[in-house]
Amino acid sequence: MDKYQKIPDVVIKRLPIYLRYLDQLSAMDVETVSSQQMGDDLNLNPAQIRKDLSIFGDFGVKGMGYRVSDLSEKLRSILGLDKEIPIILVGVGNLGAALCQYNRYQSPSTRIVSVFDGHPSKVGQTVGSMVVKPMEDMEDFVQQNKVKMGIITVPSQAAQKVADQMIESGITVILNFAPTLIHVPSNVKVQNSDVTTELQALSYYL
Amino acid sequence: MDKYQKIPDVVIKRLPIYLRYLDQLSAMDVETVSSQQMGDDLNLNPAQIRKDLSIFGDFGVKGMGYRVSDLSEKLRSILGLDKEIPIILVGVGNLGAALCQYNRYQSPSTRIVSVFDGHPSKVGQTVGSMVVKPMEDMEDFVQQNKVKMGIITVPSQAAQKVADQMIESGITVILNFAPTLIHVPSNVKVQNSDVTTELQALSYYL
DNA sequence: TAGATTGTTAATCGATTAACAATC
DNA sequence: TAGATTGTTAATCGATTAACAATC
Repeated sequence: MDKYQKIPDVVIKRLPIYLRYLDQLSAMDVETVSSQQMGDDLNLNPAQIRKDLSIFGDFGVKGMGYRVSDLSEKLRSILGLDKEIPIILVGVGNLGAALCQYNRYQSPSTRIVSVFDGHPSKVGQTVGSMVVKPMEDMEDFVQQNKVKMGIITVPSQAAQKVADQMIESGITVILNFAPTLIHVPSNVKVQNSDVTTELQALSYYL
Repeated sequence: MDKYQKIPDVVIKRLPIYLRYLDQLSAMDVETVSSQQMGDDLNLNPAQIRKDLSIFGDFGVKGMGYRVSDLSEKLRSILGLDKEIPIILVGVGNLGAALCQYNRYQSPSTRIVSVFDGHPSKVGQTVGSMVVKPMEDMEDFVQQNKVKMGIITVPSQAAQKVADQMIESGITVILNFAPTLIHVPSNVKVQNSDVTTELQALSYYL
C-alpha cells in the first residue's frame, strides 16, 4: 500500500459494487471469497479486483481469499460509511420527492436529513417524513449540522445558483441531477446523474 | 473517418453533452463555435472534442470552427435522436413515477410510451398521463410497438426477472435503476444508474 | 507438504493530449 | 494573403490484465 498515490475515481466507483456484493454473500452466510469468484460474479477481472483492494491494504489471505465480513468492514471504513453521512436535497419536484422517499429504506449511512425548495408553494409540504424548508434556512442548517453533501434536483436554470449557495454554505460534494454542467471550485466534487443524457447516449446502441 | 473502428463508450457518453451545449448556443443565436471554446465551456480538452467528432465525419471548417446548427443535427443523427424512440418503464414506485412525469417535459425524442407493474394495486393507476398496465401485457406491447429500450425501476430482488422478461420480449437496451447487477446476453446493453451506489462512492471524497 | 490464491511487477491496451501540416 | 482552426499523427499518460513469486 502506497499511502501517497492518487486513487483513481474509477477505482472508488467500484468499491460500493464490491461492498454490495459482499453484503449479498454475507446474507447467504458465505464466509470467504476469492478474487476469481468475485470476478466471475461481477464480470470483472480478478487481477483488477486484487489491485483495487491492495491500494488500501492487504485484506486477503494467500491461498484462501478474502474474509467476507473483514473485507466489507474495511470497505465501509474506506468509503466513510461506518458513520452517518448527513445529506441535504434541494428541489422538491417529482424526482426530488422520490429520492427523499427512496432514501428511507436504503443505505443506512447515507441519509437525506433535510429538504429545501425555493418555491413558496413547496415550503411546508411533507416529503418522506421531512418538512420542506425555504432556501433561506439552508446555510444555517448546513453549518449547524456540518452537512458536507448535497443533492440538486432543481430545474437546469436554477442548478448553478443552488450549487453556489451550497458551496457557500460549506458543502463540498454534490450529486447533480439537473441536466446541466455546473461550475465549481477545484476543492468541490460534483457527480452528474441525468436521465435525459443517459437515455440519449443509450439511444446510440439501438 | 474509419468506418470499421469500434467507438468507445466514453466517446458516446460525451456526445449528448456536446449536443446539449450546442442547443444552448443555438438558443443564444451563436452560429459557430471552435473546439477551443467548447473545451473552455465544457472543461474538456479541445483535441479530445475534435477527435471525438472526427470519428464520425469532418464536421468542422478549418480556420472557422463548427457551425452550431450543422453539428447539432449531425450529433442528433449519430445518436439516433432524429426519430422518436419509444421506451417502456417497469416499476411504478416513487422513482418510476417521477421518471414518467419528468419525461413529459424533457427530450422530445426519447419518450416513455408505456408503464408496467407486477403489483395488482398499481395496475390501472395513472402516472404522467399513462395508465399502468400489468406485466402480462408487456410482451405484446413491446412487440407491436417495436420497443427496444426499457427502464427498470423495480426493487433489487425483482430486477433480474424483469430484465429477463424485457429481453425475451425484444428489448435490447436497458437503463437499470435497481441497485443490483443484472446479467444479460452480450447483444444487450445495460446502463446502471443507482443513487445509493453513487452516494456511497461520493462519501469517499468527504 | 501440495494446492490455492494473494499482492505486485511488468506487459499490454486504450484513451488523452500535444503538435502540426493542411486549408478555410 | 495572414490568422485561425481543423483533422490527424505521434507522444504521453493511465488503466487493465497477465504472469508469477510469496505464502497461507
